[in-house]
This record gives sequence, structure tokens and C-alpha cells, in this order.
Amino acid sequence: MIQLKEKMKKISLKTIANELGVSSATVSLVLNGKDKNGRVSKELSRKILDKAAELNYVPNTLAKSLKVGKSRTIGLIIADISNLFFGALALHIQSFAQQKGYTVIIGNTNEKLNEMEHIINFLLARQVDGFIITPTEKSQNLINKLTVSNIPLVLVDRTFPELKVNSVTINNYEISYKATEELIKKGCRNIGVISYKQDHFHVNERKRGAVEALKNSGIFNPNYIAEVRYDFLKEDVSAAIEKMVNENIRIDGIFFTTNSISINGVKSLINNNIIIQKDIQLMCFDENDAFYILPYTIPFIKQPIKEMAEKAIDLLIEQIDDNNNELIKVIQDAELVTNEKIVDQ
Amino acid sequence: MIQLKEKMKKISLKTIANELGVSSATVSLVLNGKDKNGRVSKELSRKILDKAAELNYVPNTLAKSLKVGKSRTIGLIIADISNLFFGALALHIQSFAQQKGYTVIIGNTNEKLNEMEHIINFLLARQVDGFIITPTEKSQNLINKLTVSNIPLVLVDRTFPELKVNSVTINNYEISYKATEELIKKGCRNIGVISYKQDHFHVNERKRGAVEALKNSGIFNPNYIAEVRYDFLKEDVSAAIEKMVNENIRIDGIFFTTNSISINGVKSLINNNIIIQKDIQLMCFDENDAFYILPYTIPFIKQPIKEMAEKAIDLLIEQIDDNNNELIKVIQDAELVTNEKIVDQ
DNA sequence: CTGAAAGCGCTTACAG
DNA sequence: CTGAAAGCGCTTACAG
Repeated sequence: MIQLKEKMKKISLKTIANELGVSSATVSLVLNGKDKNGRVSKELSRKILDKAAELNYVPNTLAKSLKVGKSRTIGLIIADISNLFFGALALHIQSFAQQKGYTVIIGNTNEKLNEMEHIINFLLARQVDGFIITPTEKSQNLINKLTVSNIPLVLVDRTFPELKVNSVTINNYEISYKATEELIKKGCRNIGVISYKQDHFHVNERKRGAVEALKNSGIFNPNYIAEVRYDFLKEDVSAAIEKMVNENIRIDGIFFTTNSISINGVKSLINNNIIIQKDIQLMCFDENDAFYILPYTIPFIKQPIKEMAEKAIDLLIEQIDDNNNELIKVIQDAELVTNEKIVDQ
Repeated sequence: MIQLKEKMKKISLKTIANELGVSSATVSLVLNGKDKNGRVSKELSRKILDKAAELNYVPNTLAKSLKVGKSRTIGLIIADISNLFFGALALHIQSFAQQKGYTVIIGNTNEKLNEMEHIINFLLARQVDGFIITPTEKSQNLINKLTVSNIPLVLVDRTFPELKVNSVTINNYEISYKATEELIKKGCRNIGVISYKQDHFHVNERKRGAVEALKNSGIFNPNYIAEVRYDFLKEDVSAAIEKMVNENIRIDGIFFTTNSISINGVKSLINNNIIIQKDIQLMCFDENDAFYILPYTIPFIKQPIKEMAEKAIDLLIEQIDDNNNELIKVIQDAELVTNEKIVDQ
């Protein structure tokens, strides 16, 4: 094969058809394995396959998508891709999508509503067949527009319970309740809760679960409940920890409602010379690679990330294929991982 | 607007053209802001814009790409997306690409050659305009095929020095030499080096830099040099650390050549009850979130990830736009971060 | 068993 | 100032 410095001319179906003196329809059929009913003779079929290989034919997916009206592409909109939980979620979604023959285009909103709108429009123009979204705060209208237009859509991790939209989430309230009980079982009586100050249903459910558990055990103390701002995470967590540590009666346990809060919380505790799991028992949300490095283990709530990813992809593809209009809200169970040596992911 | 349960019919250029009784050519021109020479009257222009907004017109990028022969999409092929270094690299590449109006499709090879081939073909069919690749071992032929076909391409982080291919890498040898000298300056005299057993030029350059520094200081000891396998990282690092720690003369410093080795090395040291930065001084490659959590700081080599991403995108887009045939190998300087309090990323 | 033709939604010379 | 027409590379009824 001679190698030209200039751009080689593209090999299309037509090129193959012309070289073989057949129609491009026949070539298309053979190359797509659609000559079921023995439409094309074995011999011709062989010749077409060989020629395609010889010419190094690469099909043009764009043209195919344009013709059939499906791109086999899905848009994945993530709120904060630098967060390890979302990173893992994206990884699994991509991997399951690939298994099903779909390409994923990832967009990152950085928790900004206008970014989310921009990305949705961008992906719509790219003709994605559907969306998997971890919605930002106050994006109800945006989500609603998509559902009204009947665009296949699944929310994951977060959802708006008031909207009729498919979702995959976990049992945030129940698992947080249970996790807090675990702290109580360990003997903690002055338990702090650090959560975000925001509108996200899932995070507020976690907080509610923790608070409810404390109340039901008669040890709820509003001074031990803190809310931090996403944009001032580090400072606010620091302040909250210092306050809790310096209360008249020092806290002996903390429940963190997200992994970003957990990481900053642990740093803060170390900076305050608190001996973790001795002075203060912790309970975190999500597995965290940073914790592996500590000489002790920290209990955490493990979300079924892989299963969430799989379910989200399944739901979405069902909608794409069947135009399934049924509303499905999946709630999966998270798991408490305590004491035992933390397993590698 | 009435909301139908059925799929709404798509709004195309033609829809707008028909409703307004003009040609779709004119609509295209206006919507793309290409009526420079006052081709279209202000009034008609206005009407077209309004109608597009009213109908909620979304252009079909697929059709446009097919027509103009450019997809404004680039394929990013990453060797191991779960590695934080690559994660950050991917994030920045995506962000720069977006700024330039390009979409990124990410593929993950898991360091497997056949995965890499598969992903390349897949992305080629998707008509990507070019590739940014962190190549796996032994992928020279694959890379060569792409360059021979004149497909815009930039290798990043890793490269094959023998190939004529654009690349963005760092000064692996020099910075590793310097980093090792730093350990020596601190008083270490029995310094271990843990690296991968593989063919990657960049990692071997790091090892070579460290070894050379040790030799030039007259303190090189082959017993302190270990190579670990990628597929048995944890076990091999563990074994290497234990061996080094239990040598007749215990090591007092270690240089890790990658961040994955660093993380496992630190865990191993903690398991062996070594007091890091007191019993043994460390030097790692790459910033690592896990280290933030430790009560002391670990010196590390900071790669200019953002700059690498930017340069890679710039080089690639130059090639795409100008069909620039010039060969460019960029080598950027990494930075030594010592002692000082580690800054937040 | 196979081919001719239409059409997906665009853009871009070309003609007027 | 504007329109008609061709064509990007496919797939899919339809006709034979």
C-alpha cells in the first residue's frame, strides 16, 4: 500500500460496491449481517467481506445515525466529576453502556444550573438518544422540559421526588438511620452530624435519618448539628469541627452525610489532634481511598455504585428501545461497612 | 404548546424554511451567522431567528458533520482512568476541548493493547477528527498506523521516542534525578527505588534518573532497587517494602516512580509500623489526595497536568485545522514540592 | 438473488 | 438579495 502524505480518500460503501460492480445496498446488507433470508449468495458475500477488509473499510457511524434516527450515544451529566463517587459512577456507566453498544459523552456541570442547561442543549444537538443525569439544585424545570419532550431520561443518585421522572437512588433515610444507630451502639452519646446547607433531597434525607435516630434514642442535641456550604466546604467544616470539639461536653461521634464532607472532616480532626476512632467515632458516606492509608479503619456507608450504574443504563436503554412510558423509581439498598478490615475496591 | 405523548416531530431547517416560505439555504446561513455580505435582509434574518426560537429548533450536529467532513469530536484514550493522575488529565483535556468547541469521547484501555485497538477503531467509525492517547505498552504499531494514515494525533504522558509522533511529556529523567538528590540532601544514605517492571519509556527514565543520582553520590545499592508488576501491584510492593525494611542496613529513604506505587508503598510502610518522614524519608510521583489526610506532608513531584492537557489540545487542534505536518515533541518541566505544607489542588 | 431510488438534515457552490 | 440543486455516507422499502 502506497502511503500518501496527502489525505487518503475515504473508503465508503460505494467504493466497495463500485470495485465489485454491485450495489451499495448489497454491500450494506452483507456488512451489517442482515442478509438473513439468504438474500445474498455466499460467494458474493465472501467477496464483499474480503474487499472491505482489504480496503480497510471503516463505516461512518454519523451517516448511519442520521439515516436511522438513533445515534446510540447517551449523554451523561455529572454534577462534579472530581468527586470520587461520581468518578466511579461515570466509569461504571460508561462500561455498561459500552457493553450494550452505546457511546457515552460525559458533561460536567460543577453543580451549576446554567452549565447544566448549556450541556443539555449541546448534547441534544449531538443527537444523544437519552440522558443519565445527576441533577444540580433547582434544575426541576430543566428536567421537566426533557420529560415533557419525551426524551429518554434517568436521574441517578439524586432526584426530585415531586417530578414524574425515572430515577435510581438509594435508601438514604434508612441507611443513615441505621448508621447512626451503629454509632449509638458503640456507646456514643454526643453525636454530631455535618451535612450540606442546600436543597438536595437525598442529602437532606440522610440528615433526617441521622437526626431521627438521635431523637429516638433521646440524645439529640441541636448544637451538634451543622450545615456547611458547598462553596466554602473546607472552612465551614473546619469551623463546625472546632465548635463541636470545644463544646462543654465534647462530642464522641460524628456522622458525615457525604464523602466530600467526610474527607474534610477527617483532615480537620487530625489537625485538631483528635485521635480518630478512639476520641471520636466516625461514620462516613462512601468508601474513600484516602482512608485506606490511615492505620485504622473508618466505618462507612457503601453505596452500590456498580448496581446503580447498571440499573440506570438498563432503564435508559429500555426507554430508548421501547419508548417505554412507564415511570420507574428504583431505590437500592446501601450497605454498612463497619470495623472489619476495609476491602480493596 | 400542546404536549403530545407521542414523539414530537423533529424541527429541521426545512420546517423553519417552509413555515416562512424561504429556502433552507437562507435559514442555514442566518442561523450560522454566515450572511456577512449583507446577503440576507435584516428583516428576514430577524424573522428566521424568531421562528427558530419559537419552534425550539435544535440543529442536528450529525448532519452537519457528515456534510462538512469534520465532527469536532476528539477521541481521548486513557490507559487507566481510575488512576487519579489520568483522571485529572482527562478532566482538563475535556475542559480545554470544550472551550475550543470540541467534544471529547473518552475510552479506557485498562493498559490492554487489544482494548486500545478496539477503541481506536470504534472512535474512527465515530469520525473523530483526531486522537489524544496515553498509549499502552507495545502499541507502537497501532500508533504507527494512525500516523501513516495522517490522522491527527498527540501522545501525552507517555511516548515512543523512536516514533515520529507528536507528544507532550515531562522531563522524567531530570526531575527524578533532582528529586533523588533531595533525599540525599536530607541525609538519606540507603535509598530504595520502587518502579514498574515494564517497557514504558517514561517510567524507565524516572528510574534511570534516580539510579544515576545514587551512583553519582556513590551510594547506589542494587539490593535497594525493586521492580513490581502492574497486575500484582499490591503484593509486589508489599514484598519489596518488607525486603527493604528488613535488610541488614535498613533503608532510610524511598523513591517511588509512579503514584499508584506510592499509594501502595505508603500503606505498606504503615502496616510495617514505619514512621514515615522520620524512620524513612519518601519521595513520590504526583500529588495524592490520600496524603492530605496524613498528619505530616510527603514530598512529591508535581506534574504540570493542566499545562500538559492544554498543550495536547492545542497541538491536536492545530493539526486538525491546518493539517499541520510538522513533528512536535513537547517536554514540560515537572516541579519538586517539598516540606512546605501541601497546597490544595 | 440483486439494484435503483429516496431520504435522513445539513452546507455550499452556482445561478439568477 | 434569494432559491434550486447536489451531495456527505448510509439504510430501507420497493421493484424485479
